[in-house]
Amino acid sequence: MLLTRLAQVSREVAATSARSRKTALLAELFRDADPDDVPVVIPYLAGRLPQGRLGIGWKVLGRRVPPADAPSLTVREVDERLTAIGAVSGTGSQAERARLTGELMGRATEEEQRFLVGLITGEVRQGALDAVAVEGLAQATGAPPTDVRRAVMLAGSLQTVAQALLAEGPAALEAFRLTVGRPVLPMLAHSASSVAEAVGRLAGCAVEEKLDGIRVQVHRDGGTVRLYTRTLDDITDRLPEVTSAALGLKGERFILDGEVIAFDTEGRPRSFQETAGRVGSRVDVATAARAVPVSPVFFDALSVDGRDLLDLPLTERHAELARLVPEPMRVRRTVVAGTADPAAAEGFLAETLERGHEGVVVKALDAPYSAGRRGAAWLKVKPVHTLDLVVLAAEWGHGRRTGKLSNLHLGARTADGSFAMLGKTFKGMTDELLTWQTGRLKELAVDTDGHVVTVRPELVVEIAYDGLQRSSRYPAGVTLRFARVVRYREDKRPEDADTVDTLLAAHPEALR
DNA sequence: TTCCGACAGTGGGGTCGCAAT
DNA sequence: ATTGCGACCCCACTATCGGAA
Repeated sequence: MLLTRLAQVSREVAATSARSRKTALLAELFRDADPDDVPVVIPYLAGRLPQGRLGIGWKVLGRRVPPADAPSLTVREVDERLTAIGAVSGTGSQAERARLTGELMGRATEEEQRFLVGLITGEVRQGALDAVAVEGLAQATGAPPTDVRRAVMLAGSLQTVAQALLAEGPAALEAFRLTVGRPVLPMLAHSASSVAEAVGRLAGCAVEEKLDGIRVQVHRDGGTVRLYTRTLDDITDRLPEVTSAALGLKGERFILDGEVIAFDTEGRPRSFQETAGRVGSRVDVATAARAVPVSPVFFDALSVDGRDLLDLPLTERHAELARLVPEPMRVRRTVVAGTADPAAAEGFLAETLERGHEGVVVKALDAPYSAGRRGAAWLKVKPVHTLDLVVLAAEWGHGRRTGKLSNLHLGARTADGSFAMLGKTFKGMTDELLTWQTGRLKELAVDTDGHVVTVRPELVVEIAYDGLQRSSRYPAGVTLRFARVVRYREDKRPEDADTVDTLLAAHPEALR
C-alpha cells in the first residue's frame, strides 16, 4: 500500500468531526490493507509509530526538505527506513539520523511530509487515535467492538490484536487472555472536587490513600518477576528491591497493581521529584538504589494463582490482595457504606494529608477492574490551592488554538515590587475566555519575538495548582505543579497579587 | 429531548541519558 | 564540563460526539 493513501485518509478523517464517519473511513482502509502491511497501517492510522521512539524530534523535522512531485513511497518502505533511523547510535548518530530523515522526506510529497511529521512527533491531529482505530478495526472485521477493545487492553497493544484479527477473524480474540508476564493497560481514575461528592456518587466505596509516586504493575511467575509502568514500559532492571519484595510474597503466580515510592527514615513520603528521579535512573542502578530506595505499595490484584480477577468486584479482588500482601505493603484504606456519613471519609483524607500523601482515591466496591479505561468507578480527590498572579506574557497557541494567545506566563510579586515568573499554564480556559484574553493581552502587549508576546504586568488571574516543586528554571527556585486558570480578576490590581514570600510560607514542606 | 461517558487535543515541569559543543 | 534534545514520568481541563436515560 502506498503512503499517499494513508495521508489522504488521515486528511479526510481530520476534516470531519463526526466520529462515525472517522470510524467508517478507517474501516474502509483497514479492509483494503494487505495482511503484510497491517502491522504498519493500523498503528499509523492510530497516529503512532510501531517503533515507538526514534530519537528524532522537532529540531530535525523542522528543517524544510523539498517535497517529491509524485507519490512513490510504500508504507513498508517507510517502516523499514524509520526502523533504520531508530537503530542508528553512537558518535555522529544525530547527524546520521538527520541525514536519513531528510532523505525520507525528500521522497515524500507535501501531504505525505505533513503526515510523517505528525506521526513522528505524535501529533497527527486527526481527531482519531487508538479508540477510533479500535472501532474501525471492529467494523472492518465484523468483530464486536467490546471484544476488540478488551483484547487490546489485555494485549496492551492495538497492533498485535489487529494482526491476529485480520489474519484469523473474530475467533482470534479468544487468544487474548490475561497472562502473567504480559502487561495490561492499568485502570485510571477521574477527579472529584471533594470526598463528599465522590462518596455521594458511589454507593458503597473504599477510600484509599493516594501516593505521589510511579504506578507499577508487578508480574510474578515463580522465580521470575517483571515490573511495568503505566504505559507498559518494562522497568524491572531499575528496581531490584521491588523485585525482591515481590519474591518475598507468599504466592507463586500473580499480577498486582500499585505504586512505587521513596520514603524517608521516618516513613514519610519523599518528594515526587526524588521518586521519579530514582525510577528514571537506568545506568548506575546500584548507586541510585542506595541513595533513594523505593518501596512498592499495592492496592489491587488482577490475577492470583492462575485465576483472572479482572471481572470480580473490588471487594473480592481486595480480599485476594490482603491474603497475599502483608498490611505494610498495602495502601491504607477505609470502607464507607453507601448510607454512611461522609465525615468518616473526610477524616481519612485529613489523616492521609497529615501523613504527607497526595490525597485519596474513592473506589466503588462493586466495580470490576476496567483495564485501560478512565472509569467513573475510581475518583481521586486532592486538595486544590489558589493564588492571584499577574500575567507577564503569553504564547500563541497551536492547532485549534492557532491565532489565540494561549499559554500564559505567570508572575508573583517580589519584595522589591517586581514580578518573579513561577511557571506557565494553558489550562482551564473556555473558547470564549481564550478569545477574550487574546484581545485583552494584545492591548497590553509591549514586545514580541513572534511566539511570545510580552505584556504590561497589569492583568490579575486566579490560578489553581496542586502544590510547589523545586525548580532550576524559575527565579524563585520553585514552580507551580499543574497550574490552571480559574478566572480573571479584573477587580484586582497587580499590587493586590500574591507574593513569592507568602507562597513559600504556605508550602514549607516543598523546601525541606 | 436532555444528559453524560469517553475521547481527543492542548500543552505544563522535572529528570535522565546521550550526543554535540 | 556544560548544553541541547528526546523520551517518559507525573498531570488538568474543555469541546465534542453519540449513546443512554
